[in-house]
Amino acid sequence: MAKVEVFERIDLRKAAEVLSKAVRSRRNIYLIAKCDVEYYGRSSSKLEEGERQIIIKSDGAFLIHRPTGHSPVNWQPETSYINVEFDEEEGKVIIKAVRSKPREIVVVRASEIPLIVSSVLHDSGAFYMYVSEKEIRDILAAHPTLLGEKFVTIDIEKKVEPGFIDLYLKDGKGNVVVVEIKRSTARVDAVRQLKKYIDALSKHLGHERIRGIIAAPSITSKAYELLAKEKLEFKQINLKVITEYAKKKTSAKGILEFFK
Amino acid sequence: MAKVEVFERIDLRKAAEVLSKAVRSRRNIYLIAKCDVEYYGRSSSKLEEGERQIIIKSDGAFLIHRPTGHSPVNWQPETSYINVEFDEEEGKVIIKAVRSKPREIVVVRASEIPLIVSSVLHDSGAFYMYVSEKEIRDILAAHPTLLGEKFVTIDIEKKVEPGFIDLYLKDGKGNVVVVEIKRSTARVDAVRQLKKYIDALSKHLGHERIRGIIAAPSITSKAYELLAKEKLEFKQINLKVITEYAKKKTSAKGILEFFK
DNA sequence: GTCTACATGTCGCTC
DNA sequence: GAGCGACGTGTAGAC
Repeated sequence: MAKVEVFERIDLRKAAEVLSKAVRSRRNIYLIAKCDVEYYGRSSSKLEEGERQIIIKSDGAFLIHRPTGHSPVNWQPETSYINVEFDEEEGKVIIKAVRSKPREIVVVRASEIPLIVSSVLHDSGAFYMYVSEKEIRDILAAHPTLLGEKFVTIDIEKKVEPGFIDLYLKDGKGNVVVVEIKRSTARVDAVRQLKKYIDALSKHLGHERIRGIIAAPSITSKAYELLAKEKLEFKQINLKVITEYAKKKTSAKGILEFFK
Repeated sequence: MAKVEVFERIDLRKAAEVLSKAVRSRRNIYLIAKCDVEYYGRSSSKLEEGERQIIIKSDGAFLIHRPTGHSPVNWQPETSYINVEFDEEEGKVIIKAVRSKPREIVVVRASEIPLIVSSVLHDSGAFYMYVSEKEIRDILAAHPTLLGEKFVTIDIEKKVEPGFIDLYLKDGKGNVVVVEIKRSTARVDAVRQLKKYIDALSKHLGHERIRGIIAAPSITSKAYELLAKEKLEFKQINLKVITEYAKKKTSAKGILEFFK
């Protein structure tokens, strides 16, 4: 069970003590603070006073969230140290989160801290991400017929001049097939990417016919127009089907990892 | 003053009520929950049970944070709706955060909720993001009239005995001008720094008049006092204007790179 | 609404 | 450590 300590309506001097101790003992900290924030580093910023939520994680990750918006207004991905102290002159709690590389610092000056939550959280639960582009690629490589033809896989992540071809196949007639995979709706940049690989490859292969395929769950109309113009093809892939294969593969992978 | 309500050690049925009400009334919510999480959308993921921190913001932003790491393990940048209910069968609190475009859903199933914080936060503080001091210096060097007079740039980062002068200008009357740039509020040490450069420079230039300027978005009263005493000047720079020039510079650079 | 380029991007890989 | 590409990238601006 999570150990949770709550500090409400404590004075700022005490708040600085509590925070300092919690940081040193690597607790997970959540606080509500009326504060201003300054950031110096690769860029710099100044946030004027207001009420915010601040999270300091056990590994030093530091996040300042405004009442709206998905992303933190200021943050520090990893900190070399976090210092908390009560500034007698200003009568404020100063939190400094310093990162050494790149050299960056976030300074919070809090005039009110109505709440501090200090907790020890136990979290060993595994996180599985399904059907990443890489997984789709591996599954299509193992089962190229999922693309709707009697394809045979020749190579994965084949290096060509400008980058890597996701899948390099041959079709039933022996034609070379270049496949560009997108996990979500394919856009014009995906088509350009595919074209780029084919152009590069054609320099090596000469007059051999090269088919180009975008494999994605869907494609934008603009992208399809360009695709048709370039005489390239679109093969729709079913993510649910892929996910099924992914799950099978995940369990298999788990077993492999167990034995290695 | 922020309105903060804390709910500790309440049973799950009550927790669902509290959360549901807090979501409807658009509070800022922080909770600690032992939960598992599933995500379906552009990709899909499964996070097995563990103790996490969850933030639900007043605009529907939804974040699930593990005890370590800068980025949330699951999230929803904006939600079309968030539903909280107590599942009688499982005896768990189910939180569903749904986003319509792209169609995505995050489902949290909580078996323990040791803490809920519901708050109303007032935050109207402006957020300023500005360029690095180096960029400000380069822009002011290219456009010295931004300092409000017919200045002409003579040198950048001019070496003098104790260090480097940010900007070395001449004014309309041919006077030498030393500029010390600060990207945020100039303090007394900035004035001392400027004075130091001028003193060093005056040894070389003799009796020639040397003007000293602090160029910063703002200056502390203490610093301004010292500045006046030393007969130095403060020129306020507008970071928004500088930022605009920074953007133009970026595009210009892009063109240069194209031609090189 | 879609496309495009930028970000204190971050993250994870190879070299 | 630097370089490069992917990301459930998010975000802002142009068309």
